[in-house]
Amino acid sequence: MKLTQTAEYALRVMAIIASLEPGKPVRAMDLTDKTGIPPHYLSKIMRRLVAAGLLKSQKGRGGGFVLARPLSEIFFSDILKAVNYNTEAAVCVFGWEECSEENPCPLHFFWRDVKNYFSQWAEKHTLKEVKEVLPEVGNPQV
Amino acid sequence: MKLTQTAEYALRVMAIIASLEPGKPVRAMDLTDKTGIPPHYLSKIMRRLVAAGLLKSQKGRGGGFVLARPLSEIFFSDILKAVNYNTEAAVCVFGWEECSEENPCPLHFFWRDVKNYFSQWAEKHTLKEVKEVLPEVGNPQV
DNA sequence: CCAATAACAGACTGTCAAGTCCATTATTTA
DNA sequence: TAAATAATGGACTTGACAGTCTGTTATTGG
Repeated sequence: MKLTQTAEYALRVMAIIASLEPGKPVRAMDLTDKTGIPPHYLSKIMRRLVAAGLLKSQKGRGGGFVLARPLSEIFFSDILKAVNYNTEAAVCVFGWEECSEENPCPLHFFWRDVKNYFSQWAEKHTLKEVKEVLPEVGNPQV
Repeated sequence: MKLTQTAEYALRVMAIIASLEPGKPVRAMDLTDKTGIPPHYLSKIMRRLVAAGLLKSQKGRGGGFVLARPLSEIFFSDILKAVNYNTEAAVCVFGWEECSEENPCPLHFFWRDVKNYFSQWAEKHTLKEVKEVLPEVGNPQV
């Protein structure tokens, strides 16, 4: 069970931003330190998150990234979609064009369950919840 | 939500074998036709499934592959492990070495749920169930 | 015993995600 | 308005997975 590296990075960085003082711009450089994501690659991911409307960016001194909307309105699925990670439950393990409840591939009913769980998971949780859990979190190791 | 291509292929091919007459060897060539997996690549995957003890192989005329043990004893997790797909719920989204209930990363409790669901799913279902569902399945399209 | 069959083995190539790098643009402050 | 700061943009490189190819080994039937 794994995400793509990029999807994982996107979740990481958004979770970190959620934990910071709201409204205060964070620099990409600082996010690199906190997440361990390679700086230039992080930069690319940030652009995608901005393009997806999840973050706003501000150039120049004192600039950085801030959330574009309230924590409660940013779902994991939004973040995954921003980096093109498919949260939809559409793809067939057998590669069938038309795989459905009526015309299921041999693994349809099994795979459907996992896919559904995943997409519902992504569409249920928001960054607000992540922030709420945070005070209980210990110090991240370097 | 996706598997690696190789993991997907492995599930496919085992599901197909489960649906065939038990004990009668299937040739890789026929499996290629039924699954759409590129022949030479399928050959590699078959070797891994044999090496993992899920299949037995027989060379020469009349040879092919047969299941090495009863359908009810082949779990999805066995198949995924055979092609090195991690079904364990150990990996941390934040890349922390020590991420646990006691020292959780910001996404630990969220990610844990999906990971657990997935590994439990893989450890719960067997090829026997796949075969039982099969009669209800319509004709696979070419 | 020879020819056909079918799995085994692994080197090689292609492709795409991941990661690097460098130049450009926008903003702020001194 | 110059210098410093920070995001933007995209070309380029790397590496791992996917896929191809060519041969070898084992088994069976005639």
